[in-house]
Amino acid sequence: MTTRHHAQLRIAADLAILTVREGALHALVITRGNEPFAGKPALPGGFVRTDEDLDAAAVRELREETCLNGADLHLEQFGVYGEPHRDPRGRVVSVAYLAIMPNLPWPSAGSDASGAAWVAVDRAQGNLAFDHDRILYDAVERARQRLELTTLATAFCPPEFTIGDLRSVYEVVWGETLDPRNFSRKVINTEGFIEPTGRKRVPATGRPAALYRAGNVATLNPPILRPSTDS
Amino acid sequence: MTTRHHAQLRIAADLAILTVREGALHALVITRGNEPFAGKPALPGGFVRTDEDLDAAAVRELREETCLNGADLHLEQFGVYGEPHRDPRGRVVSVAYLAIMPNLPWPSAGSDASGAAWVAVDRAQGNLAFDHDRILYDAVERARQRLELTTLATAFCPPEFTIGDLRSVYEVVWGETLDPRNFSRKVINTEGFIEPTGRKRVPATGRPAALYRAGNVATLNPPILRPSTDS
DNA sequence: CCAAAAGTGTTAAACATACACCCATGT
DNA sequence: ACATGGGTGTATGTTTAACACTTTTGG
Repeated sequence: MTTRHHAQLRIAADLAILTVREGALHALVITRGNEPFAGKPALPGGFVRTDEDLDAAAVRELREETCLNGADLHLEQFGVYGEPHRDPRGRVVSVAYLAIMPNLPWPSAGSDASGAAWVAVDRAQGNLAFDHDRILYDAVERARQRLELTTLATAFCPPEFTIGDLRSVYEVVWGETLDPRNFSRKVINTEGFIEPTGRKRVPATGRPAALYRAGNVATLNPPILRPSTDS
Repeated sequence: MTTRHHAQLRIAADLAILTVREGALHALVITRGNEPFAGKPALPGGFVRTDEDLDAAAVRELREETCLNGADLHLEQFGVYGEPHRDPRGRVVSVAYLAIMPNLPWPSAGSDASGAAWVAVDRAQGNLAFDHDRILYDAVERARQRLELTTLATAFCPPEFTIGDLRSVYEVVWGETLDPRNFSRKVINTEGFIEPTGRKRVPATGRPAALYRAGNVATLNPPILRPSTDS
């Protein structure tokens, strides 16, 4: 018989850390070292400490998992998951955070001792521990919507990026192709979205593209609406 | 000396129940009967029970406060509030829900034994217990955004309503006036938003208006964008 | 020169806005 | 008749979408 404690309640912060690499949306996935679900993939996260703010816990987890200071990254709470039996250890209520990163050359794919790896969202779905499939799905939906209404796309990009880079973020996250020429104009004419740096980047082949940095507004007005998905 | 338990953690579900009445956005506010904040106004809510789902707790609280079956109302989780010292009793993490109701003739304004009353959001703000001012603010912002992207406005209306009723919801929640003629057309041409019932309602004065019921789609495509708030 | 990606010009269709005007009812 | 809110028509300007075409680089 296992000793069943009296319904201990704990709060966790779980992270859906997304990035775009190799033309696909990837999530940072860890391999669990402990029971339950030892050996299974899961979203990074951990318990919120006594006297620790929820957001602070998310920042801490992000730093522990990515060795990056979460302060300059996009980090956004997007849901709570509290179904009574979602965690076999007892009652655990998870606060879910969406984090967006540019495509940094880390962690090295697959063979990392830390057990964290970028996995294409399509491939990650269906195998995750707990209810993390659901959490990841909701995170991606939230990101898709945020691209329409906010300047979130710039969070996927390095400090300097081309309009082509930015368009690629939209295309990969939405799974739609966009007209490069019209996209250019729309973005340039949306005040505060991006600012020119004056520099250019020469691609392997083709005309050099102007480089931009993220602008100073967070919400897009007007929004960048995705091509209507008339089902 | 009060006996201070070791950092007991509890989960609460708090409700921002909104409706439109008398041309203003109102929230259901209770007067607290117990410490802390006894006598102060607050949003309705309560602790989530052991083995109770978060959404179920919200539905239960809604029923307890309004005597209405929450099943047919719009009820949507919109945030978590977990700052360590937001509740003087100890660590309480609140899951916040947005509920939308039509303008029912209840509770009777002010003089209700239950201690629950509709209060104009403008008047409620600034007095609420805990961090409920913040929660209510976020709820209203969420509702404003939902009007743009979803058919939430119909949840403010009775089962049958006129386009004027619907427009009034937009005007009150957004705090903007809309052109009645253009609004009509936009709503009618948005497939799935509203369906004609064939009936009409005769107002005190003026031409009878066609009655509609809520349609079968939840997300508006294209969205109904609010007049640009070019600051 | 050619391939490739960036970016400009142009046009037609769709949409938004403003508002003149008519409609249907109670008083 | 007239006040009042419901609703249609229509002109005007803006935004979108599609795509021909030019620009700038490396091979």
